[in-house]
Amino acid sequence: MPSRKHGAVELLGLEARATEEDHKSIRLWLRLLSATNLVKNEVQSRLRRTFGTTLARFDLLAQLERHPEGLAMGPLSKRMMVTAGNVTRLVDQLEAEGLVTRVPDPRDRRTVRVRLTAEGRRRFAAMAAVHEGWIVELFRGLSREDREQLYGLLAALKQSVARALAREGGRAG
Amino acid sequence: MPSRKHGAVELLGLEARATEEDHKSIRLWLRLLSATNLVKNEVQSRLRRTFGTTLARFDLLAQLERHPEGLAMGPLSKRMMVTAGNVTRLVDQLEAEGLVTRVPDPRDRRTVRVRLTAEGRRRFAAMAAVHEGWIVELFRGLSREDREQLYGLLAALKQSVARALAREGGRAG
DNA sequence: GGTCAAATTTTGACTTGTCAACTATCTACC
DNA sequence: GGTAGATAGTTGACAAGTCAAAATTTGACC
Repeated sequence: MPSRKHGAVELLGLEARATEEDHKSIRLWLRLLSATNLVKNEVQSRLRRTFGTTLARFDLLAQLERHPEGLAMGPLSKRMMVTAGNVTRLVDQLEAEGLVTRVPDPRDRRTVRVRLTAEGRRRFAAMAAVHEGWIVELFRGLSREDREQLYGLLAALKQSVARALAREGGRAG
Repeated sequence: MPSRKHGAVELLGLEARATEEDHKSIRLWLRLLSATNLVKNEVQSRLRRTFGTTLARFDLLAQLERHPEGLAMGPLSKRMMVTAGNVTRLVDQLEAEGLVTRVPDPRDRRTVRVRLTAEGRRRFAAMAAVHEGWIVELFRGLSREDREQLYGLLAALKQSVARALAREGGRAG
Protein backbone atom coordinates (compact mmCIF):
# COMPACT_ATOMS: atom_id res chain seq x y z
CA MET A 1 0.00 0.00 0.00
CA PRO A 2 2.01 2.89 -1.20
CA SER A 3 -0.47 5.50 -0.03
CA ARG A 4 -0.37 4.24 3.56
CA LYS A 5 3.38 4.20 3.61
CA HIS A 6 3.46 7.68 2.19
CA GLY A 7 1.08 8.81 4.93
CA ALA A 8 3.27 7.33 7.65
CA VAL A 9 6.31 9.10 6.31
CA GLU A 10 4.45 12.38 6.26
CA LEU A 11 3.27 11.86 9.83
CA LEU A 12 6.78 11.16 11.00
CA GLY A 13 7.91 14.29 9.24
CA LEU A 14 5.29 16.34 11.02
CA GLU A 15 6.20 14.90 14.38
CA ALA A 16 9.86 15.56 13.87
CA ARG A 17 9.10 19.12 12.85
CA ALA A 18 6.89 19.64 15.91
CA THR A 19 9.61 18.33 18.22
CA GLU A 20 12.09 20.61 16.51
CA GLU A 21 9.83 23.61 17.14
CA ASP A 22 9.40 22.60 20.78
CA HIS A 23 13.16 22.45 21.29
CA LYS A 24 13.36 25.91 19.74
CA SER A 25 10.96 27.24 22.37
CA ILE A 26 13.17 25.84 25.11
CA ARG A 27 16.25 27.39 23.56
CA LEU A 28 14.45 30.70 23.28
CA TRP A 29 13.50 30.56 26.93
CA LEU A 30 17.06 29.67 27.97
CA ARG A 31 18.42 32.54 25.92
CA LEU A 32 15.90 34.95 27.41
CA LEU A 33 16.95 33.84 30.87
CA SER A 34 20.66 34.10 30.19
CA ALA A 35 20.43 37.52 28.52
CA THR A 36 18.44 38.82 31.46
CA ASN A 37 20.84 37.29 33.98
CA LEU A 38 23.77 38.83 32.16
CA VAL A 39 22.37 42.34 32.55
CA LYS A 40 20.97 41.69 36.01
CA ASN A 41 24.20 40.31 37.44
CA GLU A 42 26.14 43.26 36.07
CA VAL A 43 23.70 45.86 37.39
CA GLN A 44 23.56 44.06 40.71
CA SER A 45 27.30 44.06 41.07
CA ARG A 46 27.61 47.72 40.09
CA LEU A 47 24.90 48.79 42.52
CA ARG A 48 26.77 46.98 45.23
CA ARG A 49 30.23 48.34 44.35
CA THR A 50 29.11 51.88 43.59
CA PHE A 51 26.36 52.53 46.12
CA GLY A 52 26.57 49.64 48.58
CA THR A 53 22.99 48.72 47.84
CA THR A 54 21.08 45.93 46.12
CA LEU A 55 18.80 45.63 43.12
CA ALA A 56 15.84 44.75 45.34
CA ARG A 57 16.21 47.93 47.37
CA PHE A 58 16.81 50.02 44.29
CA ASP A 59 13.72 48.57 42.66
CA LEU A 60 11.62 49.23 45.72
CA LEU A 61 12.72 52.89 45.82
CA ALA A 62 12.06 53.17 42.08
CA GLN A 63 8.48 51.97 42.48
CA LEU A 64 7.87 54.45 45.27
CA GLU A 65 9.38 57.28 43.28
CA ARG A 66 6.73 56.74 40.62
CA HIS A 67 4.01 56.93 43.29
CA PRO A 68 4.64 59.99 45.46
CA GLU A 69 1.36 59.36 47.28
CA GLY A 70 2.77 56.05 48.51
CA LEU A 71 1.95 52.41 47.79
CA ALA A 72 0.42 49.76 50.03
CA MET A 73 2.41 46.56 50.57
CA GLY A 74 0.17 44.52 48.29
CA PRO A 75 0.43 46.66 45.14
CA LEU A 76 4.10 47.23 45.89
CA SER A 77 4.80 43.50 45.97
CA LYS A 78 2.82 42.98 42.74
CA ARG A 79 4.82 45.63 40.94
CA MET A 80 8.08 44.17 42.21
CA MET A 81 6.88 40.68 41.27
CA VAL A 82 7.87 39.24 44.62
CA THR A 83 5.84 38.06 47.61
CA ALA A 84 4.47 40.38 50.28
CA GLY A 85 6.55 38.66 52.93
CA ASN A 86 9.68 39.63 51.08
CA VAL A 87 8.59 43.25 50.73
CA THR A 88 7.79 43.49 54.43
CA ARG A 89 11.40 42.84 55.29
CA LEU A 90 12.83 45.07 52.59
CA VAL A 91 10.66 47.90 53.90
CA ASP A 92 11.83 47.12 57.44
CA GLN A 93 15.41 47.67 56.37
CA LEU A 94 14.81 50.76 54.26
CA GLU A 95 12.72 52.24 57.05
CA ALA A 96 15.57 51.61 59.50
CA GLU A 97 17.88 53.42 57.06
CA GLY A 98 15.45 56.32 56.97
CA LEU A 99 14.72 56.09 53.23
CA VAL A 100 11.03 55.14 53.46
CA THR A 101 8.23 55.46 56.01
CA ARG A 102 5.13 53.42 56.77
CA VAL A 103 2.06 55.64 56.85
CA PRO A 104 -1.09 54.12 58.36
CA ASP A 105 -4.17 54.38 56.15
CA PRO A 106 -7.01 56.01 58.10
CA ARG A 107 -9.61 54.46 55.74
CA ASP A 108 -8.48 50.88 56.37
CA ARG A 109 -6.41 50.00 59.37
CA ARG A 110 -5.16 46.79 57.79
CA THR A 111 -3.16 48.59 55.15
CA VAL A 112 -0.05 50.71 55.41
CA ARG A 113 1.17 53.01 52.71
CA VAL A 114 4.89 53.07 52.13
CA ARG A 115 6.35 56.39 51.02
CA LEU A 116 9.77 57.77 50.20
CA THR A 117 11.24 60.16 52.74
CA ALA A 118 12.98 63.32 51.51
CA GLU A 119 16.28 61.56 52.11
CA GLY A 120 15.04 58.52 50.20
CA ARG A 121 14.02 60.66 47.25
CA ARG A 122 17.41 62.40 47.28
CA ARG A 123 19.38 59.16 47.47
CA PHE A 124 17.31 57.47 44.78
CA ALA A 125 17.69 60.39 42.38
CA ALA A 126 21.48 60.21 42.68
CA MET A 127 21.54 56.48 42.02
CA ALA A 128 18.96 56.55 39.23
CA ALA A 129 20.97 58.94 37.10
CA VAL A 130 24.05 56.72 37.23
CA HIS A 131 21.99 53.57 36.80
CA GLU A 132 20.40 54.95 33.62
CA GLY A 133 23.85 55.52 32.20
CA TRP A 134 24.78 51.88 32.83
CA ILE A 135 21.69 50.57 31.06
CA VAL A 136 22.16 52.86 28.08
CA GLU A 137 25.74 51.67 27.78
CA LEU A 138 24.85 47.97 28.07
CA PHE A 139 22.13 48.28 25.41
CA ARG A 140 24.13 50.58 23.15
CA GLY A 141 25.10 47.76 20.78
CA LEU A 142 21.47 47.40 19.67
CA SER A 143 20.24 49.77 16.97
CA ARG A 144 17.20 51.88 17.72
CA GLU A 145 15.17 49.61 15.45
CA ASP A 146 16.42 46.52 17.29
CA ARG A 147 15.46 48.03 20.61
CA GLU A 148 11.99 48.89 19.38
CA GLN A 149 11.45 45.44 17.91
CA LEU A 150 12.66 43.79 21.09
CA TYR A 151 10.37 46.02 23.13
CA GLY A 152 7.40 44.97 21.02
CA LEU A 153 8.25 41.27 21.08
CA LEU A 154 8.58 41.29 24.85
CA ALA A 155 5.12 42.81 25.08
CA ALA A 156 3.85 40.01 22.85
CA LEU A 157 5.58 37.45 25.05
CA LYS A 158 4.00 38.87 28.19
CA GLN A 159 0.61 38.64 26.50
CA SER A 160 1.31 35.10 25.39
CA VAL A 161 2.13 34.06 28.95
CA ALA A 162 -0.87 35.92 30.34
CA ARG A 163 -3.17 34.15 27.89
CA ALA A 164 -1.65 30.76 28.74
CA LEU A 165 -2.19 31.43 32.45
CA ALA A 166 -5.76 32.54 31.78
CA ARG A 167 -6.45 29.27 29.94
CA GLU A 168 -4.92 27.39 32.86
CA GLY A 169 -6.73 29.44 35.49
CA GLY A 170 -10.05 29.12 33.67
CA ARG A 171 -9.66 25.35 33.79
CA ALA A 172 -8.41 24.92 37.37
CA GLY A 173 -9.78 27.76 39.50
CA MET B 1 20.44 86.74 16.46
CA PRO B 2 18.05 84.39 14.79
CA SER B 3 20.70 81.84 13.81
CA ARG B 4 21.98 81.54 17.37
CA LYS B 5 18.50 81.18 18.69
CA HIS B 6 17.75 78.61 16.04
CA GLY B 7 20.86 76.71 17.06
CA ALA B 8 19.86 76.74 20.69
CA VAL B 9 16.47 75.37 19.84
CA GLU B 10 18.04 72.60 17.79
CA LEU B 11 20.42 71.70 20.59
CA LEU B 12 17.58 71.50 23.05
CA GLY B 13 15.73 69.29 20.61
CA LEU B 14 18.69 66.96 20.35
CA GLU B 15 19.10 66.76 24.10
CA ALA B 16 15.43 66.06 24.62
CA ARG B 17 15.59 63.35 21.98
CA ALA B 18 18.68 61.82 23.59
CA THR B 19 17.01 61.76 26.99
CA GLU B 20 13.94 60.26 25.40
CA GLU B 21 16.05 57.46 23.90
CA ASP B 22 17.74 56.87 27.27
CA HIS B 23 14.41 56.46 28.98
CA LYS B 24 13.43 54.01 26.27
CA SER B 25 16.45 51.87 27.12
CA ILE B 26 15.38 51.78 30.75
CA ARG B 27 11.85 50.83 29.81
CA LEU B 28 13.19 48.11 27.54
CA TRP B 29 15.30 46.73 30.39
CA LEU B 30 12.37 46.81 32.80
CA ARG B 31 10.18 45.02 30.30
CA LEU B 32 12.86 42.39 29.69
CA LEU B 33 13.11 41.82 33.41
CA SER B 34 9.37 41.60 33.95
CA ALA B 35 8.77 39.27 31.00
CA THR B 36 11.51 36.97 32.28
CA ASN B 37 10.20 37.08 35.83
CA LEU B 38 6.72 36.26 34.60
CA VAL B 39 7.90 33.04 32.97
CA LYS B 40 10.41 32.24 35.70
CA ASN B 41 7.94 32.62 38.56
CA GLU B 42 5.45 30.42 36.78
CA VAL B 43 7.98 27.70 35.98
CA GLN B 44 9.34 27.89 39.51
CA SER B 45 5.94 27.45 41.04
CA ARG B 46 5.05 24.55 38.74
CA LEU B 47 8.33 22.76 39.45
CA ARG B 48 7.59 23.08 43.12
CA ARG B 49 3.96 21.97 42.94
CA THR B 50 4.50 19.20 40.40
CA PHE B 51 7.86 17.75 41.36
CA GLY B 52 8.68 19.26 44.74
CA THR B 53 11.90 20.68 43.35
CA THR B 54 13.33 24.08 42.47
CA LEU B 55 14.49 25.82 39.31
CA ALA B 56 18.07 25.89 40.58
CA ARG B 57 18.18 22.12 41.06
CA PHE B 58 16.43 21.50 37.76
CA ASP B 59 18.92 23.77 36.00
CA LEU B 60 21.85 22.01 37.62
CA LEU B 61 20.59 18.61 36.49
CA ALA B 62 19.95 20.00 33.00
CA GLN B 63 23.54 21.19 32.70
CA LEU B 64 24.86 17.81 33.78
CA GLU B 65 22.56 16.01 31.38
CA ARG B 66 24.24 17.85 28.51
CA HIS B 67 27.66 16.76 29.79
CA PRO B 68 27.56 13.02 30.54
CA GLU B 69 31.29 13.08 31.26
CA GLY B 70 30.60 15.42 34.17
CA LEU B 71 31.40 19.06 34.88
CA ALA B 72 33.77 20.61 37.41
CA MET B 73 32.31 23.10 39.87
CA GLY B 74 33.81 26.10 38.08
CA PRO B 75 32.39 25.47 34.60
CA LEU B 76 29.13 24.36 36.17
CA SER B 77 28.76 27.62 38.06
CA LYS B 78 29.63 29.62 34.92
CA ARG B 79 26.95 27.86 32.91
CA MET B 80 24.40 28.36 35.64
CA MET B 81 25.48 32.00 35.96
CA VAL B 82 25.77 31.79 39.73
CA THR B 83 28.74 31.71 42.09
CA ALA B 84 30.70 28.58 42.89
CA GLY B 85 29.77 28.87 46.55
CA ASN B 86 26.15 28.54 45.60
CA VAL B 87 26.78 25.51 43.41
CA THR B 88 28.74 23.77 46.17
CA ARG B 89 25.67 23.72 48.36
CA LEU B 90 23.27 22.76 45.59
CA VAL B 91 25.51 19.81 44.76
CA ASP B 92 25.65 18.90 48.47
CA GLN B 93 21.86 18.57 48.49
CA LEU B 94 21.52 16.73 45.20
CA GLU B 95 24.29 14.38 46.25
CA ALA B 96 22.45 13.69 49.49
CA GLU B 97 19.35 12.91 47.42
CA GLY B 98 21.40 10.52 45.30
CA LEU B 99 20.88 12.39 42.01
CA VAL B 100 24.50 13.44 41.43
CA THR B 101 27.95 12.28 42.52
CA ARG B 102 31.26 14.05 43.04
CA VAL B 103 34.03 12.27 41.15
CA PRO B 104 37.60 13.24 42.07
CA ASP B 105 39.76 14.21 39.09
CA PRO B 106 42.98 12.11 39.11
CA ARG B 107 44.74 14.75 36.93
CA ASP B 108 44.15 17.63 39.34
CA ARG B 109 43.27 16.97 42.94
CA ARG B 110 41.79 20.46 43.37
CA THR B 111 38.90 19.77 41.06
CA VAL B 112 35.91 17.48 41.37
CA ARG B 113 33.71 16.46 38.50
CA VAL B 114 30.00 16.36 39.20
CA ARG B 115 28.01 13.73 37.32
CA LEU B 116 24.43 12.56 37.13
CA THR B 117 23.70 9.21 38.72
CA ALA B 118 21.44 6.77 36.89
CA GLU B 119 18.66 7.81 39.22
CA GLY B 120 19.43 11.47 38.52
CA ARG B 121 19.26 10.89 34.79
CA ARG B 122 15.96 9.05 35.15
CA ARG B 123 14.39 11.73 37.35
CA PHE B 124 15.58 14.56 35.14
CA ALA B 125 14.21 12.94 31.98
CA ALA B 126 10.77 12.67 33.55
CA MET B 127 10.77 16.31 34.62
CA ALA B 128 12.27 17.65 31.40
CA ALA B 129 9.48 16.24 29.23
CA VAL B 130 6.79 17.94 31.31
CA HIS B 131 8.83 21.12 31.59
CA GLU B 132 9.17 21.38 27.83
CA GLY B 133 5.40 21.22 27.52
CA TRP B 134 5.01 24.13 29.92
CA ILE B 135 7.43 26.31 27.97
CA VAL B 136 5.84 25.49 24.64
CA GLU B 137 2.46 26.42 26.06
CA LEU B 138 3.67 29.69 27.61
CA PHE B 139 5.34 30.77 24.34
CA ARG B 140 2.53 29.51 22.10
CA GLY B 141 1.05 32.98 21.64
CA LEU B 142 4.12 34.08 19.67
CA SER B 143 4.22 33.20 15.98
CA ARG B 144 7.15 31.23 14.70
CA GLU B 145 8.49 34.40 13.08
CA ASP B 146 8.16 36.29 16.38
CA ARG B 147 10.03 33.58 18.21
CA GLU B 148 12.82 33.59 15.66
CA GLN B 149 13.11 37.37 15.73
CA LEU B 150 13.16 37.40 19.51
CA TYR B 151 15.81 34.68 19.52
CA GLY B 152 18.00 36.77 17.24
CA LEU B 153 17.48 40.00 19.12
CA LEU B 154 18.41 38.35 22.40
CA ALA B 155 21.64 37.14 20.81
CA ALA B 156 22.32 40.72 19.71
CA LEU B 157 21.61 41.94 23.23
CA LYS B 158 24.02 39.44 24.75
CA GLN B 159 26.68 40.61 22.30
CA SER B 160 25.93 44.23 23.12
CA VAL B 161 26.40 43.57 26.83
CA ALA B 162 29.55 41.53 26.21
CA ARG B 163 31.05 44.36 24.16
CA ALA B 164 30.16 46.92 26.82
CA LEU B 165 31.82 44.77 29.47
CA ALA B 166 34.89 44.33 27.27
CA ARG B 167 35.19 48.13 26.90
CA GLU B 168 34.84 48.44 30.66
CA GLY B 169 37.28 45.62 31.39
CA GLY B 170 39.82 47.00 28.93
CA ARG B 171 39.76 50.29 30.77
CA ALA B 172 39.71 49.07 34.37
CA GLY B 173 41.47 45.70 34.55
C1' DG C 1 64.14 21.38 44.87
C1' DG C 2 61.88 25.54 47.29
C1' DT C 3 58.99 29.30 47.13
C1' DC C 4 55.31 32.12 45.60
C1' DA C 5 51.44 33.20 42.93
C1' DA C 6 47.38 31.49 40.69
C1' DA C 7 43.48 28.36 40.51
C1' DT C 8 39.65 25.26 42.68
C1' DT C 9 36.55 24.40 46.01
C1' DT C 10 34.55 25.05 50.43
C1' DT C 11 32.84 27.68 54.34
C1' DG C 12 30.70 31.62 57.08
C1' DA C 13 27.99 35.60 57.36
C1' DC C 14 24.52 37.86 55.09
C1' DT C 15 20.56 39.30 51.66
C1' DT C 16 16.75 37.98 48.83
C1' DG C 17 13.27 35.02 47.87
C1' DT C 18 9.38 31.33 48.81
C1' DC C 19 5.43 29.31 51.37
C1' DA C 20 2.40 28.59 55.10
C1' DA C 21 0.58 29.99 59.35
C1' DC C 22 -0.92 33.75 62.17
C1' DT C 23 -3.06 38.35 63.53
C1' DA C 24 -5.89 42.02 62.69
C1' DT C 25 -9.29 44.26 60.22
C1' DC C 26 -12.97 44.80 57.09
C1' DT C 27 -17.40 43.45 54.58
C1' DA C 28 -21.49 41.26 53.82
C1' DC C 29 -25.16 38.86 55.27
C1' DC C 30 -28.58 37.13 58.58
C1' DG D 1 -25.34 44.12 65.64
C1' DG D 2 -22.94 39.47 65.45
C1' DT D 3 -20.70 36.15 62.89
C1' DA D 4 -18.22 34.17 58.60
C1' DG D 5 -15.29 34.69 55.36
C1' DA D 6 -12.24 37.58 52.59
C1' DT D 7 -8.24 40.75 52.66
C1' DA D 8 -3.63 43.03 54.40
C1' DG D 9 0.35 42.53 56.54
C1' DT D 10 3.79 40.12 59.40
C1' DT D 11 6.45 36.23 60.95
C1' DG D 12 9.09 31.67 61.00
C1' DA D 13 11.42 28.16 58.60
C1' DC D 14 13.90 27.38 54.84
C1' DA D 15 16.06 27.69 49.72
C1' DA D 16 18.96 30.27 46.77
C1' DG D 17 21.99 33.80 45.98
C1' DT D 18 26.12 37.07 47.15
C1' DC D 19 31.03 38.10 48.77
C1' DA D 20 35.16 37.41 51.17
C1' DA D 21 38.27 34.50 53.48
C1' DA D 22 40.24 29.89 54.15
C1' DA D 23 42.30 25.40 52.65
C1' DT D 24 44.45 22.76 49.25
C1' DT D 25 46.79 21.87 45.06
C1' DT D 26 49.21 23.18 41.00
C1' DG D 27 52.68 25.33 38.18
C1' DA D 28 56.30 28.31 37.14
C1' DC D 29 60.44 30.41 38.13
C1' DC D 30 64.98 30.98 40.44
